[in-house]
Amino acid sequence: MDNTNRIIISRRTRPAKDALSREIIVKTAFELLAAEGLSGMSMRKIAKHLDTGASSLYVYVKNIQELYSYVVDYGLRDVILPEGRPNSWKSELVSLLNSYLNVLYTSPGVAELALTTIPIGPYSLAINEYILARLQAGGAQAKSAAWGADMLLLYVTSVAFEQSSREQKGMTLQSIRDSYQSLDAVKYPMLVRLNEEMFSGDEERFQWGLEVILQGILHNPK
Amino acid sequence: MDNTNRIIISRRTRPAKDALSREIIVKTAFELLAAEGLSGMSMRKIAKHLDTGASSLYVYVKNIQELYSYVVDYGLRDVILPEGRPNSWKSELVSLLNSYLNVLYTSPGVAELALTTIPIGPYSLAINEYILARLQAGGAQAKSAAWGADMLLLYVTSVAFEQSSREQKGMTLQSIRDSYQSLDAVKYPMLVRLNEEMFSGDEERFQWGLEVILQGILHNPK
DNA sequence: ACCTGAACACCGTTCAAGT
DNA sequence: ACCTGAACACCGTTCAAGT
Repeated sequence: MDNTNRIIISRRTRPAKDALSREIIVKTAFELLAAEGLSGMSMRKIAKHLDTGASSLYVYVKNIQELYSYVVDYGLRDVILPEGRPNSWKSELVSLLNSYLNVLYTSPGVAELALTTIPIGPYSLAINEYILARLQAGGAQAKSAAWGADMLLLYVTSVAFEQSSREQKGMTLQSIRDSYQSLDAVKYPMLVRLNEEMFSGDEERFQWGLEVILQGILHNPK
Repeated sequence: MDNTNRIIISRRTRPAKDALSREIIVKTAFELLAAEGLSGMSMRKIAKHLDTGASSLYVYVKNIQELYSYVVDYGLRDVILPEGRPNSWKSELVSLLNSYLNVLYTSPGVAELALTTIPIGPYSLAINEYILARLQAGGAQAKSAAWGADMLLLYVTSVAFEQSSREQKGMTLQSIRDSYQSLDAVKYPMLVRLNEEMFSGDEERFQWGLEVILQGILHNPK
């Protein structure tokens, strides 16, 4: 179709509204994410909630990836950083990581974004900084602290993400467990025998995982 | 628009082709995934490669989520399971996990799917089974083995995923590092001081991570 | 500077019709 | 049983036009 010289007339049906802001966009996006998951947080849906069109958002945000990174950070604003006394580094670190997990659990979807987005916002940075300081207080050397902080965050985030992606797809733990239970015991003896253990724990399992990584960090100086 | 009683006439322009198969669909999907990443693997693009329409695929696959789970498993077919001698459980386990990482590195995108898909295909099961058996050979009790296998897989998968999602978004390690380097040293002293360590290693770092988890598992019996 | 509506190039999935 | 094309209900992003 050749419409090089078609005549375009005004398509406006209402006057322009008050200016938006990045803040209000991020807040709206986060609320949609928390309420409806990642698919509820599209540019078009955010815009609709703000009573505007999707194209209006591009003044405040380069693209949806950039918006994601703002939203993750906004989602981490409630993570609690304990006071920071040097002699209780471990309990404080564990308590921070529990708070982080809690925040991700209460707004699943943030976990997914946290996993796919490089954290450069202020809240993410503060959490990272805090972990590094606690590990150093616990005696970890530079490399162990740096690599260990990464491992701890990766662990917590992926635990939260696994859970959220499971419930998002409507898979119950029981249904997955059932499919493992019905496996051929000759081909997969361990999977059948350890079926119960593989799906046990939760709270307890997460604490154990933290312990595993922390012990491992301190026993493997770098 | 009310088109309850519109007349539909034939829309066919060519005769039906030979039957597809789930195998050929999964193979084609995997090739697109390996070559172009997750966004290259849409139902429509797979169909186009098979010279048909997207709707034809739904005879062999319930929805795209189900296809994902087949594709992940297909992508894991080249992971090498070492022989399995009881006295070298650790080196064999490490070697399997390296092979797993390698496979994910050579077809990024599989890592993303592996993280978001419950693994129930034969290759995934065989890998899981193998890890459980090696951990047990190394002296881990039932719960430690079950939870530890999960941790190891989660670790390797998320390491691969982080890398693939980074390069997919065109972020170089250097650019991320630069943004950390320019942080306020008063607010984030550790992040600035440990800048080098946080982005160092790779191969070495991954091996260290495996060691951390393995040590942690054996030191935290459950 | 920023809001607006249309347009472009995509998605996954369903369904009546045809073989 | 399974292929086909159209349709539905979505996407992210760009752009000319308007204020």
